[in-house]
Amino acid sequence: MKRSQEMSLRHLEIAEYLIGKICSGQYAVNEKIPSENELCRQFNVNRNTVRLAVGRLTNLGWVTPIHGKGCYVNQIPEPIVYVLSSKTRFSENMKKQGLAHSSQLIDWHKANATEGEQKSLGLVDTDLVYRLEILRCIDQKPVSITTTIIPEQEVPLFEEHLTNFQSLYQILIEHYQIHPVRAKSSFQASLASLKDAELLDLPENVPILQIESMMNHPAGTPLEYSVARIRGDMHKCLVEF
Amino acid sequence: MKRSQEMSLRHLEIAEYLIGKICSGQYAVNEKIPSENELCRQFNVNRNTVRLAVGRLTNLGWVTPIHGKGCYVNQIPEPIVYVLSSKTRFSENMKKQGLAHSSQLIDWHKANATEGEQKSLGLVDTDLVYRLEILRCIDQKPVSITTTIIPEQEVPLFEEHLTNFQSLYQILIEHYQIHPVRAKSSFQASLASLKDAELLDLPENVPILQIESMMNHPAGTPLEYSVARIRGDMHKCLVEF
DNA sequence: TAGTGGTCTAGACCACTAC
DNA sequence: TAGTGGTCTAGACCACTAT
Repeated sequence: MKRSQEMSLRHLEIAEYLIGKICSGQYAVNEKIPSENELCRQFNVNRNTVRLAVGRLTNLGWVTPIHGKGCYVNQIPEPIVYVLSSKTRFSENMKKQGLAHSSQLIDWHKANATEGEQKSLGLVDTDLVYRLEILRCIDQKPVSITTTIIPEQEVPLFEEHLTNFQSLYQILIEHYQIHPVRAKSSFQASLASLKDAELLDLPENVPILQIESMMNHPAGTPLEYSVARIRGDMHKCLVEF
Repeated sequence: MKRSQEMSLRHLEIAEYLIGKICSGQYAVNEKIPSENELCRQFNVNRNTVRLAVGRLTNLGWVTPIHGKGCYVNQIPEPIVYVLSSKTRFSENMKKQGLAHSSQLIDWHKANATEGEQKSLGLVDTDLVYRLEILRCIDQKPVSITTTIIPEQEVPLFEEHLTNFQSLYQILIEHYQIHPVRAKSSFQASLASLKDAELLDLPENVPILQIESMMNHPAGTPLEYSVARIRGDMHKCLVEF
């Protein structure tokens, strides 16, 4: 309707050209593509048009512009595979793949459960929950942010274990003898919120894979609800049936 | 690092303001937000800046601009839930939710299997595969594109059943007595390719949920490999463990 | 015809990096 | 200091919709 095939927009043309150069290796990984001004001269277009083209490459994950330096070609390796099953956790996945990982508690508080949280976790009006924001890194680079909701009654005096936080599941297992089991997960694609983009050090408009999960006690009663956001183009969630 | 909290960019400010107005209902669903020129006057900024702000809302799924008319506020209903299990298919999911749906075969051909396809499907060099591109609609609106690869040996004379295409699985069941079973699926978030964006009638930079699936025979031998792309912010894939 | 969104040019000023 | 990317202004021309 709007964009029929022969209608070639200038900035999309330039983007395709640049992607071709990267695919063919003419712009090598970890090297710079030509500067915006250089591209303006090459294509005889305005810098705004070049910026639209480069912006598309950025959103698609091909390049990362660095202020004052230039625009670098990304690795685009095979995406990191994250296997989801009833038992798997972030740490175990990373360990299996031999990737150095760490978790960081960036925020937490205790508060009344919202209506949705009450419903998901089988709580009543007066129940309190802990809400944790956890940033996970691979090779020192931030890859995911997870918001975790867990009822106070499951983890009394939880705050005592949050100093020197290393791993949520380590705390659950060591101090509460709780072994969570994944009950269900749902997947959505979205764009990073401003806050998430900042924490994950991502440009705007990079696609995010959002994974909402319910974790239960082995017996089946609800235990924990979480929403994880990971950079979508460099990771892959695998489910086996 | 780059975007600390107090640093408020003009276009992000305007975007936040507009989102607030939509959330609070001051800009009603299916109504227009003020025109770009009007917003220029309101915020005393250039039209390019306004367009950045509106572009963000568009990518986030809040609004859809229509050339010559205006920029309309979207429904943002609860996302359509698509339950993935070993047996579920698109049609059954939609039927369960009482949604009118249809499938359309937009392209197909028979060709040699690529190396990857050989590996996934257990084929050898000389084997042929059918490749289908299927567009699925809900309420006449395109929601997903699926590329399906199926070996010729599984479906001899497949082309005879592709005229008056209605449903892939109907053909498999009725003409070949094949009942596919989902073996595994992986999820990634990405941006729509230009072609997909056109087919799905989406603006650039809208996030896409990409689902790669292996379907097997009930006995466990590989049968079909597919990659589905659906608009990510209005759908949700649910997996139960 | 007037108003809307879509694309692009021209050019300013800034902050960051490298030398 | 020179070059780079980041943000924004100013304004042009176009295609589409409504009347």
